[in-house]
Amino acid sequence: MSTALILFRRDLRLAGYPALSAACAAHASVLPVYVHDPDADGTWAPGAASRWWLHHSLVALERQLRELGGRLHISHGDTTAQVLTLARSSGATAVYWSRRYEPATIARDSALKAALRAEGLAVHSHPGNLWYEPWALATDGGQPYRVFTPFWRRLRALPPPAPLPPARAQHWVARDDGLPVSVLGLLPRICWDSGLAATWIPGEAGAQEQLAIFADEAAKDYAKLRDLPARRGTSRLSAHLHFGEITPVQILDHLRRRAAQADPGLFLRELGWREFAHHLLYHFPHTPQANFNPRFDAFPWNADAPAVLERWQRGRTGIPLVDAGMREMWHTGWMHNRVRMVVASFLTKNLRQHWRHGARWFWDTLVDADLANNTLGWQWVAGCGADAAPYFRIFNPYLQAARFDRDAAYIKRWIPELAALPAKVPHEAWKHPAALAACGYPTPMVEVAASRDMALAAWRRLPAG
DNA sequence: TTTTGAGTTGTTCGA
DNA sequence: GTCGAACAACTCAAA
Repeated sequence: MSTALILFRRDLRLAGYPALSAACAAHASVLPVYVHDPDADGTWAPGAASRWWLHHSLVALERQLRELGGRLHISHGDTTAQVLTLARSSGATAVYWSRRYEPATIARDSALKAALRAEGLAVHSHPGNLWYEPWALATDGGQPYRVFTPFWRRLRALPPPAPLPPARAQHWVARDDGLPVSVLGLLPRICWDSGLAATWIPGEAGAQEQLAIFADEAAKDYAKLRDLPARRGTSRLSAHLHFGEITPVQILDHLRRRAAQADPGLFLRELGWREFAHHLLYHFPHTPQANFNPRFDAFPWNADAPAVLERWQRGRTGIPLVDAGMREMWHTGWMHNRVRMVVASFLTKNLRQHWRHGARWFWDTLVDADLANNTLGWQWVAGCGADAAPYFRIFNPYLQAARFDRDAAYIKRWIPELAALPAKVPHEAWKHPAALAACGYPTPMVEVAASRDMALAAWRRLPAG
């Protein structure tokens, strides 16, 4: 009766988990393991919001396994040392996991694989939470795609992988020498997480529920509603996807089986962007730090200005849509995608602060912080990324608000001091400094039109690529 | 090898 | 008020 370890990393689910299914098929006994090893993530250890989510997702997974008669074995420390110890003491002959694609994790996993094999253990790494492995898609020239549209055409032409049912082990090994989740110290010491708790249900069940809600309600009006930050028009699945509580393959399958609805193509495209981001990170592992387009290495960013950055971070810029977004993120760990583009454009173009400052703040405050998505998104807005927006596409935060938050419902939800004003005032904040000051709201920290022109001028000074 | 068509999400200006 | 053009060239992907 052979025993296998199954590692849970960003695969906090039981259904549609190829490595788990393989372990259960090949071994009579399966020991589910979570090793908490934030050092392995290098400079990209999870931020506070992400840790909050992780805590609750682990609790949810623990409960699921307990209901099946198993137990999630939790330990803390160096992954290789922990897994080796556990494999020896449980008599396991094999270790299973699913792949991750961040540079630091790839390095850690190859070391782990070598160490385990040196001990005579069989190691099986399986595809992770993507449609296709990053090396499975290439241009005709054999190069990774750098432009989204051809990438997307190719991806859609491939048959989607079939989803797997929930795995059932013949016997779940239930050891009693693991740590309780609470010992990992993932929850904040001071209680700032009530907004998160009121907004999210981490875990596989929460993910499935969110998907069902989206497929039933929002998906058919997705094209119309997805741009309106005051509405629940987007899937809100990003954090569930990041932690592997649900996978693109499962979402695809669910939407296909509800095909009576409007064409989900526009939403699937968003999953395509997630896929593109992960493939790019795999092929260009330097991009979390460095410009994808080296021409931008010479871009004249403004000098780092902590006070300026802090006003942006705290939602005190005086530009209502920007502040609403930053406060939504601070409060709920999430921000509507259109508003993400607006606040990012404002930081990198109007304030001309380096995109890395924004990427780092998002990393620390988003529950869905994901190295691939975060890197692509920030470089795309900043203009230096793969298939990026042309630099001259600079979002005007007032115009965006008037267009997508016409009645200012979103702005007023997150900036309650403006709730009594007519929508025209926040949408033309530069015209109403006195009315805004009377509400205790700051005057715009920059003039949008002038700072836009300065950003364009800075960009024109860049030497040709 | 060379050529050709195309490229997430915007804004502003002038007719 | 509405509409189309300009904003820049460049690089990518595929024929």
